[in-house]
Amino acid sequence: MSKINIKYLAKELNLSISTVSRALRDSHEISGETKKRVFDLAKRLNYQPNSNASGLRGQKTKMIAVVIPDMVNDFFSLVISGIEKVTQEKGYHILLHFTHGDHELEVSFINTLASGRVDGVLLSMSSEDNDSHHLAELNSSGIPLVLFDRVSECVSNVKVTSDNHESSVLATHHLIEAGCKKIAYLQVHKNIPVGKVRMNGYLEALQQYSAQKVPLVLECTNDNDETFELIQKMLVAEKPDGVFASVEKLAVVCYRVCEKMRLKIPDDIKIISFSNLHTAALLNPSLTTITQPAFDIGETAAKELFNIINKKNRTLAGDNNNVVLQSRLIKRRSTARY
Amino acid sequence: MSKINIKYLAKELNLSISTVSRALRDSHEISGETKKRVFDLAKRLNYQPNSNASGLRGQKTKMIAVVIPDMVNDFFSLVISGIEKVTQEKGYHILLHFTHGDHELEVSFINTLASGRVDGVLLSMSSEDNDSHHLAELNSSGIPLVLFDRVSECVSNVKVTSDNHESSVLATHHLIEAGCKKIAYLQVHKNIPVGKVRMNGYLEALQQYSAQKVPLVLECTNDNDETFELIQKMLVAEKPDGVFASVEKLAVVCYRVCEKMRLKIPDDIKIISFSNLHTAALLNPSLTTITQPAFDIGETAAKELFNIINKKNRTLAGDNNNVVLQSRLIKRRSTARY
DNA sequence: TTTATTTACGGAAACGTTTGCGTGAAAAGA
DNA sequence: TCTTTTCACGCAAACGTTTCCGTAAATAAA
Repeated sequence: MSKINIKYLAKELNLSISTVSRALRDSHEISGETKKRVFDLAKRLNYQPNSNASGLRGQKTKMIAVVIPDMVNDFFSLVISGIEKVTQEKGYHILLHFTHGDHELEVSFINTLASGRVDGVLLSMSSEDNDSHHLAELNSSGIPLVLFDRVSECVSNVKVTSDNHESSVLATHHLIEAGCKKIAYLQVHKNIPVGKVRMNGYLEALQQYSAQKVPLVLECTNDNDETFELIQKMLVAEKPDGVFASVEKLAVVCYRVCEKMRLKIPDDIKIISFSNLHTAALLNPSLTTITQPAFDIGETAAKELFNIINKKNRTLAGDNNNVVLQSRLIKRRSTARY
Repeated sequence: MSKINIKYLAKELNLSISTVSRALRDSHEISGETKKRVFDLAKRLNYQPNSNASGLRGQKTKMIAVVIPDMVNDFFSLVISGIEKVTQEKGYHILLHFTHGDHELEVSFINTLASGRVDGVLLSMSSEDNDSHHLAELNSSGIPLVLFDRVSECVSNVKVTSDNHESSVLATHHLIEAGCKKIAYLQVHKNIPVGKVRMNGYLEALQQYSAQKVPLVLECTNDNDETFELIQKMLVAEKPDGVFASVEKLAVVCYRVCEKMRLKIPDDIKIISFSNLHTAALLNPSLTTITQPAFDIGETAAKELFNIINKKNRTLAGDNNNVVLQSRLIKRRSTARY
């Protein structure tokens, strides 16, 4: 066992525990000479402060929790990379937790965090949104919380999102301009704000720009095989000439369905999707995407969180506590005119 | 601030602190009636034990560290998902850390961990391998360590890997069977075992199955643009008819180069790659891959770690402490015969 | 010179748990 | 009835820090 603690250093140097502690924290109360002795020995013995002890005493754990649904798509991987860039700079660590879209898991984990395990929380919510009671409780525990992407309307915390509504309008408009007369919308997460907002963008764009009077919305599930069947049935029954996938994996499944049904993309059907797939350009055909600034979202959310942790209340967000970042529409072959 | 601690519960119930603590841990020393009173109040007040305090006292943090190079490919995302499945079951949490292939970062982080921040460590090493001194130190600190994928030969810890050598031979053989007369090998990480092992597989397969007497190895870098140039120059100069990418991202870059050079895959050149890309089947053309059991690797490594943490020394590994899982060669169009 | 201030350090409490030990009362055994 | 065991609980120490306080000595101000 590693027995090199402050007490040991103190004994070794004929100093008191408090002096060593202060020296290590570079306190002005300690003479330069003493500090140097302490630093040197600490380095020589590879002293590492016990984080539980300092966390217990000082309420500073040097850790933030990142709570996300899962990591099945490239979006969250990029977000985490962005978060990590910031935590790395700040000397912080990431406590990672997946909710798997299970609201109960989210609640129980958030509750766990309220006990002071971390200095702050970054959260992208699970599917259900009606109940944000646990977030209120976390807030009242005094632990800073920043939401990103899948946010809740019920709390007033800082939120970092992307311009889902405009992007969704833009995407739908792009399909219409490409000649689509009947556009299907593949949806999942209809209960969380981001899901609603994206669909509203689709609906509005139809009303505004298209002759298509009746929207075509397909509710998909979290099970890929099931979704495959659903999409196939829909394509057979409705024969849309455009598909707007609200999340990446639906586009992937849709590609598979089209392959099976021998539908030519983009000749028979055009596809656009919200996606951070880094292979989008290499797909067959290359996939037109609305690409969220995932890395930026993570980086921004982390910075906002540290602003709160460090009590600099200057936030990038305005009074409404919202930071909205721009997505990009990247046109590729899957929506080419012919 | 959340002030609901054991002391508060004790006062509220007219019990001593120790009794409450024991009741919460379901000790046999406490009567059923008292336990119930404690449980009920704890639940009602949403009591959450302070992890720093219990970590400090009992040396149990309910956290394991996962140290990986980064998350730019699907492999590590899947590994983490596998790990998370196990930690979820065990009620553990994941402390995530990226080394970005920087050996110094790895060392300093591992050192940090030696102070008891976590109950165990899962590590996939950064590029440099000559120095595993920090691992020895971690071992001597008594914190269980399991290595996976990018392992070191210098330590005797449990290691979970996949059959890189056989897979590499198989991949090369597959290209040869597909008719390739001149196969290039795209490599990075030449300093870590997994890199060496994979290349040896390529070299051996050439000797054994091919008329190609001189291997064609291209050293790539971590910078994609640089790698793009390198590959392009190599393709122009050497005109290979087959490419074996030792890691996923090299295959992706190679696809881009071929697109730019208007080389037809698989007609002009065939490509195979180690990869966990879930869109491999949808690429243009679909990419033949050696797919590692990434999720299994994560799951297995985590299970091995918990075996050690819980002192059940029954390991899946044999005496040599190695668990080797099978990869799969998935044949797709990028290596089709014509 | 005397007094006030600063400097540099030590003592000890506190953070919230866990756990070895002690103990009175009840139950069991003699 | 008396002794022994079991039961159910309380006391207090310990984990490694941080920090409030106190205090000698050194320095500055009077």
